[in-house]
Amino acid sequence: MRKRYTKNEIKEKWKELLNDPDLLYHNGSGIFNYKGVLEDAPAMLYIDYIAKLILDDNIILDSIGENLNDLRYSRSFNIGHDGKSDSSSRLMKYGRIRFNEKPFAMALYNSGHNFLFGKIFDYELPLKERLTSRYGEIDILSKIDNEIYVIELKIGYTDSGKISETLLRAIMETFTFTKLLNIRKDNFIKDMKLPETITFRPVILTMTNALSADHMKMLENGELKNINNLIDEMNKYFSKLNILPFKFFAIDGHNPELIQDNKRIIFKDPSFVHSKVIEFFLPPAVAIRPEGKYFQQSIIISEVFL
DNA sequence: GCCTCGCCTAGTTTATTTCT
DNA sequence: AGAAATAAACTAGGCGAGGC
Repeated sequence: MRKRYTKNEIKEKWKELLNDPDLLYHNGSGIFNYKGVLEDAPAMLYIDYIAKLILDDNIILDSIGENLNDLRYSRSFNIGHDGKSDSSSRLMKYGRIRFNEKPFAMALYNSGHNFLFGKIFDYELPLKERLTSRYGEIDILSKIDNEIYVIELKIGYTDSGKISETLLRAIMETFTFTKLLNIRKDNFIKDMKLPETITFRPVILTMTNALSADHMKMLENGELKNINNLIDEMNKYFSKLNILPFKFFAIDGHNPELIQDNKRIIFKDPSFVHSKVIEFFLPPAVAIRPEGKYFQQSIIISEVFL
C-alpha cells in the first residue's frame, strides 16, 4: 500500500488551492479524486475530510468563478451540435468506437429518449469565450418541464480500465458550471430559444459501475456526512440564486457498445435507453450554517465532523 | 462573410514512481 | 507484487487566423 496522508498533509494541499479559488474544481482535481482514507483517521475517506475543509471555509462557495473575466459573453451558447462526429480516426486506430464520455453523451443525445433525467437537447456546451479560457464544457443539458438539468456525466470504466473520479470532484465541477451558466442565463435562454421561466438544476449522472455511484450509495446509507452537508450547503447557496437543488442519477447497466451511423454516434443496441435509471435521495443534512455563517447545532457537531 | 486548417486546452490514456 | 498517486503523452473538438 502507498503511504497515506494525514489530516494536516491534506490540509496543506487544500491551502495551496486557495490562491486561485476561481477554478477550484479544476486545480483541485488531484486531491478531490483521492480515493483512499486518512492515515490518522482511517474511518474517513479523504474526500469526506476535504468536504469538511470546504465547509469550514466561509467564503469559498462565493469565491468560485467570481473573477473569471472571459466567461462566454458574445458568442452564442448554441453552436449547432448535430450529434455527428468524425470518428474515422478512432475507427482506423481501434476498429470501433471505444467507450468514452464524449461519444456516450452524443449517443444519449441522439437517442432522443425521454429519460428520468429529462430529454437531452445539447452536449459539450462551451462556457468559454476564447480559446485560452481555462474552464471547459458542460457535458449534457436536458429539459424536463420547466427545469434545465446541468448534467455532469461520469463514467466508470473505459476499455483501458477504471476511471477513478470521485463524487466530490463531480460535485465541485457541477456546482461551478451551474453557477457560471446561471450568470449568463439570459444569453443562454435567448440562444437556445427557451422560455424565460426556466430554472437550472445541477445534476450528476453516472453508471452503477462507477466510483461516484458507490459514493452516491454511501450517501444514501448515511455515510460521507461531510459531503452530504456540503451538498446541502451548496443547495442553500443556490436557492438564493433561484437555482434548484442537486439531483443524482445512475444508469444501471454495463457500458453500451457505440456505433456510427452516417457519422451519428448511436447505441448498437437501441434498447439501452430503456435501462433502469436509479435516482439517489440524500438523507437530511445535520449540520446547519444559516446565511453563510457558522454552524449552530453544536450538540451534534462532534458526531458529524471528526 | 464563409471555409479551411493548424493551434490550444481539457479530458482521457498510458507510463512511472512510491510506498507497504 | 500490487495499489494509488503523479507525470507525461495522446486525442477530440472548439477556437482563431488567413485565404478567397
